[in-house]
Amino acid sequence: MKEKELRRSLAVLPMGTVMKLTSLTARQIRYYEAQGLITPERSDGNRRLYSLNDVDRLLEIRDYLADGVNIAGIKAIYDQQNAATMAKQSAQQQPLTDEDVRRILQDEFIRQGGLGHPNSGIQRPF
DNA sequence: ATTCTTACA
DNA sequence: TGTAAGAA
Repeated sequence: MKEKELRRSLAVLPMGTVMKLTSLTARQIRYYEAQGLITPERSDGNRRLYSLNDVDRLLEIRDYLADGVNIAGIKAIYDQQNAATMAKQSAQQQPLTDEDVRRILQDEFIRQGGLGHPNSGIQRPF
C-alpha cells in the first residue's frame, strides 16, 4: 500500500482526542471496540491508540447508529466489505464477473440504509 | 491530568 | 449508556 494509507493507519491518537473528533463518549468508543467494530492498538500503560482510519470508522458507526442501524447491522456491513475486498484480491486482474457486480450493488444498497432496528431484526429487502 | 477496568443504591 | 471507584 501507499505511504498515505500507512499514515492513516498509524495509531497515535489518545482517547481524549478521538472523543473530540467523533463526538462520542469514551464509554461508547470502548463499547464499539468490545463489539469488534474497531481494533485500536495499545501502548505504554495499556492506553488505547487510534489511527485516523479508526476515527473515520467511528464516524461511520456514529452515523449508522444515528440512522437506526444496530451493532449487528454495522457488523454485517463491514463483513460484507471484507468479503468484497477479499473477493477482489482473489479476482486480482480478471475482468468484473456478474457475481462481482451483484455484490457491489448489494453493498451499495446496504450503505444507503437497509438494515433494520434492534427490535425489528435484520430486514431483507430482497 | 488522563485513561483503564469493573460493576451497578 | 451513564457514572462511580480504584489503579496505573
